[in-house]
Formats: sequence, C-alpha cells, structure tokens
Amino acid sequence: MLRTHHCGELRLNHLGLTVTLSGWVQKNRDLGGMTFIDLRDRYGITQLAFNMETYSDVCLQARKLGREFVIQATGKVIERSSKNNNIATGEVEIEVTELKILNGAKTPPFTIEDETDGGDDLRMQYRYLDIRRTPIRDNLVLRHRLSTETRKYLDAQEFIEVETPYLIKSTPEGARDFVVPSRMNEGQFYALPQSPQTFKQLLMVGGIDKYYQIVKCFRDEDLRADRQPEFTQIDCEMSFVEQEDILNTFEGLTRHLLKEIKGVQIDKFPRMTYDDAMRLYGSDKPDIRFEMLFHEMNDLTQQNNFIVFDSAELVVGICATGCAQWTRKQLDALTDFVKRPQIGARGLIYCKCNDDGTFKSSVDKFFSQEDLAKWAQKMNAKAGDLLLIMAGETDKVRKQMNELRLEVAEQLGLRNPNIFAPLWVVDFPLLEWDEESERFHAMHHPFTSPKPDDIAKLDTDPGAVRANAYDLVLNGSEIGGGSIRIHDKELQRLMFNHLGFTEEEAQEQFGFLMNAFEYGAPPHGGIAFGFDRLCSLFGGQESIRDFIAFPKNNSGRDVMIDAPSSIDNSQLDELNIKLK
RNA sequence: GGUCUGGUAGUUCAGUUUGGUUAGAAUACAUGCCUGUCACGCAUGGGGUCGCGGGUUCGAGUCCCGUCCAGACCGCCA
Repeated sequence: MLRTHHCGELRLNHLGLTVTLSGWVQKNRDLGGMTFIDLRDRYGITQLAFNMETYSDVCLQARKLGREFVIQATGKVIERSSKNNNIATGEVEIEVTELKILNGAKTPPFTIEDETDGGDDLRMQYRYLDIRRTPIRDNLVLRHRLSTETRKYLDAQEFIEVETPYLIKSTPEGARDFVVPSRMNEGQFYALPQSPQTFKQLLMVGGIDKYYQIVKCFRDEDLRADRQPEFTQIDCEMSFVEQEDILNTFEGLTRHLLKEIKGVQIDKFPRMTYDDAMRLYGSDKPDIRFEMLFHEMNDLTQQNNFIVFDSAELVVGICATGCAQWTRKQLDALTDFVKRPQIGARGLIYCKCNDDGTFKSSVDKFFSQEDLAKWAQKMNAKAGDLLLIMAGETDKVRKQMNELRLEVAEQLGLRNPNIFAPLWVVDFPLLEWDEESERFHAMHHPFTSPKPDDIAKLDTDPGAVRANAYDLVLNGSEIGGGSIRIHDKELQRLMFNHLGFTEEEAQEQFGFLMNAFEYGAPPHGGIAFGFDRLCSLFGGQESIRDFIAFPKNNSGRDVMIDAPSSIDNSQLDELNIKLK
C-alpha cells in the first residue's frame, strides 16, 4: 500500500498509529542532528521528523531529499514537542522509520508556494507545477463545487443534462467560428459551436422541456483577462415559460450557489430596465454594490456661456461621497484617467462641496456659488462631497462616466469582492445599429423574440423595439444572459428579413430550425451563464485564467503544449488543404 | 488592427532618467556546521548572450530604429 492516510488528516487522536504517507517534499530543514521534512499532497502538509540518534540511516537518506521529490514514508504518529498552529496537522508529526524515494525531481523553475516567485509566463509553461500550489488547486476545487451545486439544483428542478455536438455548421453571424476541416467531405468544414443555441431550441421542439448542459463553447476572437477562446457555459432552456418563470428559476440557482458556496443569503434580486441602466449607470451591467448614480445636469448647466456644456448633448455628473478633500494631484490623475485613449473623454469638471458651505469648482469663472449650490442639491450632495461632471455625446459620455464611476469606487474601496450584489437587467433592445455594415444586428441573437407590443415598430422604428431579453449581472459583471425565443416560423422569417438575410440565406443557414418550427414548437426560452466568470467572481479575482486548469495566453496560445502549431504535409494532403 | 507597460542570475526585481570601474539585491541552488525546526540559523561558493537584430558613439544594460515575446486595455466578442 502506497499510503494509509493523506497529508491533511492526522491529528492528536492518531497518536501511536503506524502510518504510511506519500507525497511531495515541500521543504527540507536539516538541523544537523535532526531533519524535518514537510510532506505535501492535495489535502495538506504533514511534518516528517528524522533523528540521527534513533534512525541514523533514514535520517541520512532524508537529508538528501530535494524539493518536489516524490516519497513514501512510514512511521509512528507522535505529538510534537513544539507545535505549529498554522497548519491543520501542526500538533503531530511522523517519526519516520522507513523512507522510499518514489521519484526524484529537478529543482522546479519556480517555488511551489502560495506566494510563488514565478511569473505568469513561466507558471503557464509549467502549469502542472503551478497546479500543485494551493491557490490554484483551491480555485479548481471551487470550480468543481460550483458545477456540482449547479447540477444538484437543476436536477432537483427536473432539468436533464443533454450533450449537443461540437462539430456543427458555421454561420457568419456573430463571433468568428473556429473551423475544422472534414476529411471525408472534401472542401467542407465543420465549425465549433459558439453556443449550443439552436440545438437547445431543437431539444425544446423535441419535448425535452427543461434542458441544461455545462458545456464548452468556442469563439475565435481576441482574448482578455476574462475571455478565453474556449470557455464554459451553464446552458439552459425551458418550454412553456414566460420571462418571469426563467428569472425566478435562475435567480433560484444563483441564490443556491451564493448560499452553498459563499454562505451568503440574498433575498432580493432587483430588476432594472436596460434604459434605466444606461441612464443611471451608463452601462448595461451596472455594479450596484454602491450607489453613485448618474445625474443629468443639462437644465442646470447649459446657457451659461460655458461652451463645453452648451455644446454637449448630455451633461452628466456623479457625487463622490466624502471626497471633497481630494487633492489637485488626485483630481488631475482622474482627469488623465478619463482622457486616456481607451476612454477618450475630453476632460473632467469637478466641484468640491466644502465643509463651510462654499463650493470650489474648476469652472468658477462660469458658475456662481448659487449655481453650484443648485448642482449639489440636484445631486444630493452634502458638505464634504465631490461632484464630478462630464459632457458630450450621450452614448459616449455615459460610457466614459461609467468608467469614471468604477474607478472612483475602486479608489474608495467600494468594489469589495466579498459583497455580492446581483441585478437583472431587462427589456434589452432587440436590434442594434452597426455602423460598419450599415444595418441592424440582433443585440442578443436572431432567435430572440420582440416584445409583442413593439412588433409593429419593426418597420417604422427598428431601434426602439424591445426584446424579451435579460441579463443577470453580478458585481458589474454579466454572468448570464438569455431571452424568450421565437417559436413561430413566420415571426422568425420576419426577423431574418429585418436582419438583412435573404430568404435563401435564412433557409440555407437556419432552415433546419424553421422547418422544426413547423412541427409544433412549444413557447420556450432560456439563459446561459458564463461559468468561468462565475468562478472568478466567487473566487474574488478579476482574471478567469486561474480558474481554468490549462488556459490559453493573451495570443490564444497554450505555451505548455505549444499549440497551435503547424501540421505536416501528409495531414494537409489528406484534408485537401493547401497553404498560401 | 490599435494604445500602453514590461523583458537584466534558476526565479522575482533594482540599475536605464543624466551612456563611463569588475552589472547588484533578495530568493532559489551547491558545500560545510548545527538536536525542535516550521520563512530554521550561520559560513562559503557557483550562477549573466542585460529578449533578438541593426544603428549612433572612443565607449551602449542605458540613446535611436526595427523585431520577437509577455501582460492590461480599445476595436472585436450575434
């Protein structure tokens, strides 16, 4: 037997027991007459003790053990004469009588410790060593628990998990597809799914009623800290439901996960329309852990000969509570922040609400104390608060102010990862104007149903048509999104038509779905959660990479296995592919 | 496609602003000493293509141009 116990379980009540442990050498402390070795496995660390007086052969052997050697040690569990409260097994140690090296190890390129000295690049190249570290292992355990609890909850709600194919058909809508050549069908290609969207709808036509799948999806787009080319969704669909049913069911899932994994009880999931979210937060995924709402200030700021305000479509401000004492340097840094090309604001106007009731603004030349007092009143500011104001084109300035709001909140420590504030954003627009192709695109996807009241506007004012679409936002991150789908063939045809598909294109790309709708498709809708992002939020981190066992780097490469890579000519020949 | 930051010992970094002696620190590693360590301690030692290529200069880790790699972001992600 290679081990009788693991390295995290021995306690005082095991005293006297002869045990065998196996694991990795975390650290070797050679004190001369004595040697201590920290033996590590997935479950913890147990100290092995070696004494020159009692078992000199074994002790001499132990002295030579290097980091990350794989060893097996047998001995008696004894109480430590000096205990270590920092580890769970710190009251006992093993008096080793037999020691066997199961495998040697080169010195690792970085230290296998919680605070490693290794950089990202190196850690990714030796990811199998990185995974030995507790923080990474904990993340993978968290991910496992989240998927387990998700399955428990959905199973209890009578959802069934159905696998859908990975080799499917490419469609030009949406993100770029990863493409797989077909050897047996010369010149033809599969695509990897961006999501199982059409298949889950076909499962509804198939009468599967409540479907879910924890499933890999693939998008060939540029990466970010929270975006990988292959990622995992909790994909769900239900039949005979309205929006309300979906929101309730998946609010339940989120509540369950927060309670089971984080021990957080959230009773209310507030709801906000897309229009309100944009107006009050400048974002379709507002972080509502803190207030700092937008205040539209056009009425109080325009026609005052201040050209920046007078020429603006929107003047909008936020109130940073208690920040009136911020220095010129801090305010200049904020101004630089919004003027960075990524944000692109022209400038930032501030007004300090001093403790003595006076106001100090960067536009004192144009506005009197009375004017500024009105601003403060409108923005519910008190003495000691700081007003931050930007002006410009409505869409742009909202976006810029959203960035500023998040930055200020960050500086004020209001983005606490241990606080969870979920929010439903509802009534998304159905269509979105795309400047590049000069046509409307589906904001969600082309299977999303319009609000019945708005269908008439499809011809007259397409941009104003609202959809039965919703996002679940958690702490300013979109963690899920879905919609009530179209189940009527004629309406689906109409949608494709409005999205600029010809009859033939629609038939060629989505004929299978429209045909299915002719055979009794039930009303249905669903949602998909970004599982990696959910994991990182629950783990309190910005990047999803350390919640994925083997992630890709910034350029979509796996630096450990060195993929992607070229393939040899015989493979290309077989696939009938010629490279340029 | 674009913006920004970084690349110096096995590793993490300092040094680059203002070019000039033998490129440093910590940690890791090796050797020796040490019987209660747990960030063990002490002593000694080895370890460098300053990402790569070109240029300026008497002289380049340092300045200039190009390029590669990594990270963050914008575009993109129905």
